[in-house]
Amino acid sequence: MRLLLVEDERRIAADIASALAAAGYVVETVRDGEEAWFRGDTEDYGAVILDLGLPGMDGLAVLKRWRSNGRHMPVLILTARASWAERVDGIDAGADDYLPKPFRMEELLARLRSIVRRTAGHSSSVVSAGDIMLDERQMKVSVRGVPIALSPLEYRLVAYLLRHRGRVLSQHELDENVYGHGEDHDSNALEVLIGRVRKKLGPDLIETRRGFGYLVPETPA
Amino acid sequence: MRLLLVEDERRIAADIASALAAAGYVVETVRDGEEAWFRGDTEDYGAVILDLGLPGMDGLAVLKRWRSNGRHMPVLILTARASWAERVDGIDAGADDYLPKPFRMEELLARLRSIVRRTAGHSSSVVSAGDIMLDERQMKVSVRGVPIALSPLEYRLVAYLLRHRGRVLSQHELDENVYGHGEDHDSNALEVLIGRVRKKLGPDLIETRRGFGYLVPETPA
DNA sequence: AATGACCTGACAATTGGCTGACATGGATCA
DNA sequence: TGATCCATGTCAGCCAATTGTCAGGTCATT
Repeated sequence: MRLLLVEDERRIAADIASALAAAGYVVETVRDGEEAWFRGDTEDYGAVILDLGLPGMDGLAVLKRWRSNGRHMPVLILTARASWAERVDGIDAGADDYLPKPFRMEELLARLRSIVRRTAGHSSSVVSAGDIMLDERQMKVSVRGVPIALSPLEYRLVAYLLRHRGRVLSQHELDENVYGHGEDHDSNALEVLIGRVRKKLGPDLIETRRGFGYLVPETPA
Repeated sequence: MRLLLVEDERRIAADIASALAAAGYVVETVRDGEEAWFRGDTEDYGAVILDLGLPGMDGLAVLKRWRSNGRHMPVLILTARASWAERVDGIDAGADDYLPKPFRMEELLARLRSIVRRTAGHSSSVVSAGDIMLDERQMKVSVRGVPIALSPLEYRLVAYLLRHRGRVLSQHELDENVYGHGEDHDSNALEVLIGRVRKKLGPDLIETRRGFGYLVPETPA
């Protein structure tokens, strides 16, 4: 699972990141509010760990802005300022949980598991484009009602494409979100993957924008 | 909304109860673990506020027993003992949130709102999927009316799967909820368990989603 | 027509999951 | 105490699905 860690103190960030990595998460770290907001708004993370004491935009403001933009990923707030008023603010701003510093890494992991577990399957769950329907809860894809079996990678690709339909997605962006890493550009794995998906779901779902990337057109209601 | 408040100190209990009442909840108060367990097991509450330091049965034990009996109401744990290890235990025992004493009433209310909001839309004691019926009160499973004996672990697995049918459940999530802990990932115990359950309940109940986990499909009414 | 971007089919290495057999350890009972 | 049973974990081998790679192809743009 891919996580966004928002923490400005390098040492703390590094500690947390390595613990999370050891627990099997893919972690991206950012250090200021602006950047955090942008990432959280444009990328898909399984959860966000958000420090409140940030340079740039304040953590709570970032969170509120995500929520009002319809971004519902689970958010765990982290802060040294442990006043009760702030905890209330955090929870009412849409945080899923709240962890005062200092804390044990075990507790961070437990709470993270907990919020991820809780929010699994709260996402709006069914997306469609053209003849294709994607049910994110069941991880099922169907074409005109006929269910189609997809491999894990194929599914991740389709899910990402459909969630961001109506936008041109660069190969780099897809690489990053389908595989966990940036790109190895001496491989055409992604192109092959696209091909496989087209073979299963039909050639019309994914349009190629030569030189730019791929596009799943928005279906007019 | 009807709440169960489990707290042995009369003054604290009275304070909380009146604050909750003022906020519009209907509150029932009990003072010891045994009684708490019995009430929580037989009555339906919108949420439970559970103190851990109890005479009679320990709060955590009460919670675990509820959960293993399939009682899913949201539970907010309350305790003076604020060690991190205990918080982890509480969350892993199935608590929805955790509030260390002392706290402000506002924070209690905020957290309560939060867990109630999150768990909206759960509960009922008989679940079915396909030919399988699970009665959580009696901890009984039957296939087309024929009761099937399951071992404790098998039961926990089936109960968790059925409660969350219609969603793909990762091996990690199952590990966490069937065994009490995160995983020893060099063991295929879960796979073996799945196999055993399939042998008893038939091969069609649990679908494998290679690379993602398992799914008990929702039965269309 | 040249260029570079993209597509495709084949192939092999790897992985993930299933199964049967066995080991362990606790409970029960004579 | 010892015999036995049951629940559960471990292990090794098996099989099939998955996926990266590569070697050409095709296509749009200049």
